[in-house]
Order: sequence, then C-alpha cells, then structure tokens
Amino acid sequence: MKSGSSPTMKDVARESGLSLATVSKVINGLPVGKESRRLVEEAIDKLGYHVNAYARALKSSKTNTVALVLPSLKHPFFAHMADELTASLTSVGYRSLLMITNYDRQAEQTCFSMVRNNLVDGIIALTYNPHLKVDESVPIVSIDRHLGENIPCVSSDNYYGGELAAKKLLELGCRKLLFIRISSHTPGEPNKRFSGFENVCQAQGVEYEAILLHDDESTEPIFRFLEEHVVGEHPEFDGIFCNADSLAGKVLRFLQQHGVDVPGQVQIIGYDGVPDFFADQYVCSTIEQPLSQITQTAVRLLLNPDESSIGLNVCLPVKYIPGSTTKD
Amino acid sequence: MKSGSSPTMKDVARESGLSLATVSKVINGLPVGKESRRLVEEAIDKLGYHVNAYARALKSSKTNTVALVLPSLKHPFFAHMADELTASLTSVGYRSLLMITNYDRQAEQTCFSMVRNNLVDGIIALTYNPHLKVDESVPIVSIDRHLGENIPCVSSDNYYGGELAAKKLLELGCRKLLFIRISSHTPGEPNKRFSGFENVCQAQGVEYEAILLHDDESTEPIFRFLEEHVVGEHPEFDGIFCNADSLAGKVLRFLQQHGVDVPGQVQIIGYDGVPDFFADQYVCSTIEQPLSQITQTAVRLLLNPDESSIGLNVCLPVKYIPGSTTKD
DNA sequence: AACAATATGTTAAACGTTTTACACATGTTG
DNA sequence: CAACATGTGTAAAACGTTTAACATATTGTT
Repeated sequence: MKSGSSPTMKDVARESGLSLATVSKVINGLPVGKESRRLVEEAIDKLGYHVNAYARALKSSKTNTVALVLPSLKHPFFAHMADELTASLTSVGYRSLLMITNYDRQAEQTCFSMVRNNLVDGIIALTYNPHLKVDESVPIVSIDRHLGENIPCVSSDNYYGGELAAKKLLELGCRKLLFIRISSHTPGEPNKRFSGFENVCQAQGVEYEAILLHDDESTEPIFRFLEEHVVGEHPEFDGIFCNADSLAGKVLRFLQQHGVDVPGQVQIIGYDGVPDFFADQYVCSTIEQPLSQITQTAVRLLLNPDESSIGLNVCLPVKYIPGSTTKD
Repeated sequence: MKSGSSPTMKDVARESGLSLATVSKVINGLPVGKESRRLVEEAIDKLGYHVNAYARALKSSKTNTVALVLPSLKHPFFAHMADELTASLTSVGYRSLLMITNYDRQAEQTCFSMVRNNLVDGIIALTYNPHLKVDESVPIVSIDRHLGENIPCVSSDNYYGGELAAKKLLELGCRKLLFIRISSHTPGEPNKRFSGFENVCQAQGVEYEAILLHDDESTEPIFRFLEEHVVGEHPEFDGIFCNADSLAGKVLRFLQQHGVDVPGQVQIIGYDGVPDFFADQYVCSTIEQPLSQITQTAVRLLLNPDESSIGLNVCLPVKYIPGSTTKD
C-alpha cells in the first residue's frame, strides 16, 4: 500500500494472503469459508480498509444515493421534510444528495439534468416548473404534483383538507368564509384545497369569497383586502382559511395589530401543521399534513417501485388540529 | 450503444470518428482542433451523452461533493445553515451530501467514518461528540467547535456576543441579570457567550446569576426557577440573556403566560438571530450570528485551504438586533 | 475405490473515465 | 534539406470494484 493513499481491496488481499474475489465476497457478505473470513476481516481491521463507493458504484451502477430536490430549507415545512426524508433514507442504507432550487424553474431543470443516468439511484422532488423535462432513466417520486403518467406522486388529501377546514369553521359558528390562497403558477395537488373548501360552502349554501395571491407577488394586496373587509367593528368575514400556516401566521399578526379579536371575532385555520420551533406549539389552528407518512411513503415508493400494495398515486389523510385561532 | 444503458465516451468517440482521448479533451475543455471539437460536440448532442460522475471520481479521485454533517434540520438555525451551505457549494460547482445526526454522538462518528477516503472531497460539520475520531485524510471544516489542531473552525464571536448582550441589558436599565444557558455536554465555542456575559457583569459590579440546562434534560427546572424568582409583583431579575432564541422564545412565552410584562418588567435577549418564519420577524431581541458569512467562510476554508488570508480559526462579528422583548 | 456433488477459492474481464507517453503531420529554421 | 519545434490526435494503462467462468479441495455415496 502506497503511503498517503488509502488501502484497497488489493492491499487487503495481499495482507490476508487471499484473492481479490474472496475479499470482495467477505465485504459483500457472500458465502466464504470461516477461516478465510476471519483472515480477511483481520486484514481489513489492520489496514483500516474502507470500500471505495465510487468504484463500487461504477461497477455495479448502484450508488445508494437519492437526490432530494426541494425549493428551500428556509421554510420549516420543507426543512422538516428534508430532515425526515434523510432519516428514512439513512435507515435503509441510502444517502441524500441535497439540491435546493429556490423555487427557480431553471434550477429545478438543472437538478433533473444533473442527476441524469448516474450520480443517484433515484430522485424525490417537490417542484413547480410546469415544463420540467423528466428523464425516465432515473426513478422519480414527486411530492404534491403530478409529473407524468408513470411517475408516482405522494401528497396529503388536499381536497379533504379543504373540506375539513370549511366544515370546522362552520361548525364553530362562522357565517361567512374567506379563503386566502397563496399559490405558485403551477397546477399542483395543493390547489384541490380550494375545491374541497368551495364544495362544502356551496353544499351548505354558505357565503364565501376567495382571494388568490401568486407566490411571486407581495402580500400587500391581501393586507389591503383585510383592512377593507375584515378590520373594524363588524368584520364581513368571521372565518378565514389560509392554504398555508405561514400565510395564516401573517394574516393573524396583521389582524391582531389592527385590533381584530382572534378567535373572538374572526377565526382562522391554516394548513401544513408544522409547529413553530420557537414557541414550541402550533402557530394557529391548522390542517396538519402527515409529514412522516409522506416522507416514508415517498421513500418506499422510490425504492420498491414494484410493491403493488402502494398505488402509483398516494393520497394521505390529513387531520384538524385545534389551536389558538379558533374557539374550540 | 446498447439500448437501455446510457451512452458513454466510447459511443461519442465512435459517432464522431475520433478517439476516446480526444473526446475526453473536449469534455474537459483541453486544447483540441476546431473541427474535432465541433464533431465531438455534435456527437454528444446527438447521443445525449452525460459524463458519468462515478467513473470520473474513481479515476480522478475528485468527487465534487461535500458532506454536510448537521444535528437536525428541525431547528431553523441549522436548516438555514444547510440551505446556505448548499447554495454556496452549488455556486462553485459542488454538491452537498446531507447527513443528519440527531445530536447523536454515535451517528456523528458514523458520518465521519462513512466519508472516509472516498465519497466526498471534504466535510463541513457541526458536531457535539467530544471524542470524535477524525481522519485527517479528508479536509474538514468545523463550525462552532475545535476538532483538532489542524482543523479549521469557524464561529461567530461568541465571547463578544455575550458581552454585547450584557451591555445592552444594562444600558436598557436592567439591574440584576439572569443568564439561562442550554448547552450540550461538549465544550464548544458557544460556551464563551457566558464568559463574555460574566465579564461585563463583574467589570461593572452588577449582580447576576446563571443557570445551566443540559440539552438532554427537560426545561422544567428552568420554568420552576422562573416561577420562583421572576414571576410575581417584583421579579428578582429584570434582564434575561438566553444563549439561544429557541430558549428565549420558550422563556418569553412562559413569562407572558404567567403575567409578567415583557419588556416592561423583564427584558430578554436571545442568541442566533434566525427570524421566525411564520411571523416573518425576529422572535425576540437577539444577538445575531452572521449566518451567511459563516457558511461562506466555511466553504472557502474547505475548498481553498492554502488561501492564507483566512486564518485557521475564523471568528465572525455578531450584531445586536432590537426586537419586541427589550425597551429599545 | 471411483465418482459425483458440494464447498471454497481464483483468474480475469469488465465498468467509464483520465492521463501519460507516443505518433504523425505541418511548418520553421539554419 | 536535414533538424527540429509545434500542434493534434491516438493507444493503452490505470483507478478500485464486481462477477462470471473456472479450478481445486473436500466430502459423501455406491
């Protein structure tokens, strides 16, 4: 073994007096004589041998690495997602290659191209680019968005989540509902939250209004709307559903600063259900996404594509979590 | 090219009628005839060739990948750190291999062993294990902790941060200070926050007390202490310095729930300076760590170890950020 | 005692790059 | 016109594994 560089299987073979193939077998847990195994293991210990992942990947075209393509880690929901995905992957012997896109379509495309045909065994992605060119040569699992006919997608039950929020608000005595939605320009599963919400309102003949904000715009218009229709003695709306806790947090703060009593006059329900790390509690009443289930399912779907028990598209149950912004 | 598998340099060579070596030169931007370059590039486009990162890494022992070893992404500070580290690395053509340790010493060791001698070109780590065996064969940059004589460490100016907090509280009229510290069992740079704090108090002859909580313990004892010495008509302490915003957030909430007027009766300063994502503002008055500088320095230090302008140990300036928990 | 059958090892050819040493024109110089 | 620098391209040997195909030793069966 040349000093400075690390020991290879060849060195182990020489040290143990056995052949390269035998060493390989020991390393990979293939059947090998008891005595030989001992000799090889001793040599490995003595030399401090570690398998070279790159040589192995080259030969076996198996990298044991999965790319995680996420918009940002500044949003706690995505940060938690990355945390749990990595944990899931680690527990089954995989590594995570982290790629952050900053919600940029070009960057998303770059990620998908970079991993083309090598580098990773699969991709778990949460993307927005509607024209994403996906290469079928690498298995992909998408979160919250359909990327193509054959690409598995896992999401929470957004439609039901929307229904649930509307139902809860009505149950809690609200008479006129407001849906505030911040959304990308891309059609994705989360848009179904609105359908569910609308459906309940219409079925129950309840008045409602919905305002939409694109994620590349300022939140100003929303605040102006609130100022005009909610702030004051007699708010026009007494129940607000926001399609993200982060948005709900801002709405809550704005209303509080403008003297609106939450949940007294107006009740608010958000979506996502990531606890606020600092306060160690939920920011507001919310529809909680089953984050652990989502990540675990994504990993399973990616690594066992044939496991027929899970479908191609998985929709996981959401749960209502009462918090400080509703009367329950 | 066999169908199903991806094209290799060999295929490109055949397609372009040139040799393997020439193709390699084109790919790596080495000098090559104009016409040859064109032919090769055409063939690459036509076949959709992508270089195999593993073969390249094997041959050149350069992976263009850096391991990020962090305790968790559930804590926004670390999440932001991962986000920015990845951005920095991406901007210079590197990839991030994400490894989460969950503050577990064994897991930390596993990470350090896994990357041994291959897999990555370097490690950026924030660890707690005091007995971490580090292998000098891979360049390491440590954050907030000295890992060894030759291992660069980058941190914020913790000592000055502690001083600053004490000075500010005194400036704002506090008479008796409380330092609440949550800490791992490992001696690390952040412990200097206390020294700085203590130093100012002693120099100015101000009364103070410090309580310590290990990060594997419940926060109960702290709450009991607060209940006994702070809650009530006449709080014994009128200025509290917490060595983390997350801790400060909990203290703040506890005091508010028990009727203490913050910042009226008691003022609080935290440490870290990560804005609360939901509220879109700082949780409390705080000593802000220069996160971007930390991450950028870590990356520079890792990739240009010889650049003598940066020292082996870098200590970056902190800043006081007034917030809702102090009177300024 | 002869011969399968089985257990255990070995040899050598891949995997897809990079890179050193070399070959061959072509043009330049004394 | 020999001698030589220069510009371009090629051949072939690595890098450290995995794995098929093969060799040899061991055991059991008649």
